[in-house]
Amino acid sequence: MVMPAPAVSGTGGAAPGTVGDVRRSNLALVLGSIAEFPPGTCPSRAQVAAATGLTKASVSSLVLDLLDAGLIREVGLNPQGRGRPGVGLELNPSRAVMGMEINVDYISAAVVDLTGKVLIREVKERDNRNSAHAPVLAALAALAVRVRSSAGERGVEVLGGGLAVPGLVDPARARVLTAPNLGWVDVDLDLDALLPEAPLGVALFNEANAAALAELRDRPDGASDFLFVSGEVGVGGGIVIGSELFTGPEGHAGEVGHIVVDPDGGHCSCGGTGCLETVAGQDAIFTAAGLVPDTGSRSASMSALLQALKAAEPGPVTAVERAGRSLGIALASAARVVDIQSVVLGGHFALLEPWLRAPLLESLGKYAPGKYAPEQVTVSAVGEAGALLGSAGSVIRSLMEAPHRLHA
Amino acid sequence: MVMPAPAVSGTGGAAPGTVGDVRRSNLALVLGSIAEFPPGTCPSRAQVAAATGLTKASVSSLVLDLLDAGLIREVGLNPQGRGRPGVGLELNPSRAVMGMEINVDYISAAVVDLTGKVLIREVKERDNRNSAHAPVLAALAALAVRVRSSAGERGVEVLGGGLAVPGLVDPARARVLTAPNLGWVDVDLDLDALLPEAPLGVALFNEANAAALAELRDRPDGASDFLFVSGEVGVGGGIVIGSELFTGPEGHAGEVGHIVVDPDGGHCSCGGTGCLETVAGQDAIFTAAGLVPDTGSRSASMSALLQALKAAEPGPVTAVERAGRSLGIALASAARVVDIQSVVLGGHFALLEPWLRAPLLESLGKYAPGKYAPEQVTVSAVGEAGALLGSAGSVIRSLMEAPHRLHA
DNA sequence: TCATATAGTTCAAGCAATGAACTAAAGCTT
DNA sequence: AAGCTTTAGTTCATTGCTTGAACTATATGA
Repeated sequence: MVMPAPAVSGTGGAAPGTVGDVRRSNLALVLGSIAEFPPGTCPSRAQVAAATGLTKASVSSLVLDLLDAGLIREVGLNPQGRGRPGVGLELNPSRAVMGMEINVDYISAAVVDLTGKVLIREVKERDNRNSAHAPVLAALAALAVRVRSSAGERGVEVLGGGLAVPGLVDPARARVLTAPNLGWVDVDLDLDALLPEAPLGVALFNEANAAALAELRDRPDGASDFLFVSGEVGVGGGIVIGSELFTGPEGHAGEVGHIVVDPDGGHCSCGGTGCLETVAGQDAIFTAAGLVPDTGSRSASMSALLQALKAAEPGPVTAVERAGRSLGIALASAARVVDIQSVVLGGHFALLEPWLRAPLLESLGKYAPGKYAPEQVTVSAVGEAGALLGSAGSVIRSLMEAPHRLHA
Repeated sequence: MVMPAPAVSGTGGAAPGTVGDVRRSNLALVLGSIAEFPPGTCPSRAQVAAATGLTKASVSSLVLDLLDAGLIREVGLNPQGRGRPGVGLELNPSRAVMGMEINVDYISAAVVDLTGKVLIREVKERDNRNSAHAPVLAALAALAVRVRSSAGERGVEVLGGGLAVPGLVDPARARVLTAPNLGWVDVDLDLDALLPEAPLGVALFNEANAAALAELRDRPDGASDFLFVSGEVGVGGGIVIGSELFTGPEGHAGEVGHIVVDPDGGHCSCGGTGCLETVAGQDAIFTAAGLVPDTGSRSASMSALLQALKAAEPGPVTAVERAGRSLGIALASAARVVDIQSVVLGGHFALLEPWLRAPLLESLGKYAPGKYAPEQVTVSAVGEAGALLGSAGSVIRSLMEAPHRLHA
């Protein structure tokens, strides 16, 4: 028997529902409906009413609130054929959100409008390895100020932002628990200092999770359930289920890099044994391939590896094949635990896919037959900027889901 | 930055919210509040108002609906000290739900009132191994009729039911996808025939998932996030996060039995290789222990094993230790994927816990250090009847969350 | 007996969605 | 060009919900 999902549901025992909640819910419904029309369509109020199931009267009133909040704007006319033309509605192009990222080799910031279009993007190289967090954040704040003001010059207001960090985070407390490659442990961040006065503040994300969310937005196949595997220095992951990031009770789900792939394997930086990361992390692949990992320039090491692979050098090829098989084992186990049937390869796994794919599929077939169809093992659609854009996208999405937070 | 959870939220783009949704939400809030008062307390309307944050006026009106629906009843007076005594409210003890289970060796049914108290429970031994499903269901239907009418004689009305089955299910389509030990593949069930005319119908559950839900209800530590591992002929599991069963996109999450624990291991009935089940399933342990698995009476085999363990016979001891270590590997991987930090051992794992515990903890420490504290590895609080009671409990819970389904 | 305190109900008010009636603005017909 | 048809959007009375204040009911304590 199927339980019908109520259109409006309580939080599960906490606060009483009021009629105001209905309005908030419908505000999000209308805004989401406008956003989901094909780009450039600019639906009329009547079309929104038809799409949402609300009456024209309700939509008119809700649209008024959204206009007041500056989230949408009216744009030209929209002839329907016979009758009176509708007034087009679209997301306000002068409202935006800032994505930010701190990574090992760089910091970056981007301004993304509500439709997801990247208006500005700046990357600043910076060696953050084992750097204290204060100067890194100061540099990022400076970058944010610059980017924000150049958005302001174009008439674009930044409403809020998201910051992606390569490590375990506690988003609720704005705290980085561990970021091994930055050398950070239990670092509290003053996020709001990055975007002073921004009405939505700044949210904190794990890098792989943010990248998974970016992937969700850009997927050509429109997949809403997948496991994103991010191959960086470490191996991270993000689980998307029902178009939502699945974070687990403490917010650290999807740590694919530390699934056990070889009980007799080597030690891992996490303290564990035989983790995927010890076989498929960048440094592990470099050393197994017989390359000296150039910690100063990882991208140089990576291009050396790719060249060696193209030259079919046996050492690198078998190293990558081994990584592929191990990745298959990890994904097989993950599939069983969270019941996911689709994988997106990101980071260096995307670059290595041509050599990785065959052993990976073979391994998946051996350890989890029938779980993943081969066409469900795909390469990331977003590039390096995944974490950057994903953190912005996530902030946009949470705004779309609760537009009343903007004064309305 | 923390996103405040709205008290009433939309479904995510589907139906518009109406004022009626607010009432439905608050109806559930009031009912839940009454249920969560300590047993025997019988709160007054005023106490419910205080607990929920609703006004006395609203609570009065909502309580009236719940009384009409027969979900609660007024009971005696409730002196508060000084002023006018309140009228006690409690869950209606004459409304109940039926839990049902089909397993390898038996079928069973139980009537459970809305507080979770078991009123009637009947187990009927029956060898369902490789039996066609029709006669099994006919026998269960007969059992259900008997139990239901004997509840009726006590004035108890059965509102709906849940059926737990040892296999992969598709609850939405009332379909058993595979139940290896029953020999069922893609079996469609006519669930409503089990409880004709019951207003809530009959829901379908996976056995381990249902047991996990029973565990949730009975946990002495009140844990709301844990992984329940059910050791039966197969090894199943149920993941509880935030007091909700986590089912994954297709409803089959928590298949802990098929996590890879030994890439070089043997074949599994699932088609995979080196699954936990091939080391820690009942038959695997029996054979590794040097005991002949008596497929006719698994409980006999189990008591033989327990005796051998008590006698410290080396074969059985090492077999169980090996199972414990493998279980540790699987749980380490699962912890990384879903970020869970607490494990409940059920089924034969509960019986074997004294011998299993040390190698399990050692293995967890080796493969996922810091993830599980030793006191977070506990033994199931519900016994064999977990799946039976869990399926009933889940139906009760879904009723509590949507009481408007009952005519109100 | 009366004051006080608490429980529960009644009722006017506010807010949200609704549906019907109405106004606005186009294309099409003759 | 005038009028008909069609569609967009607004206005307004109605309904349903929660709320808060006023009110009634019923206990304890002085």
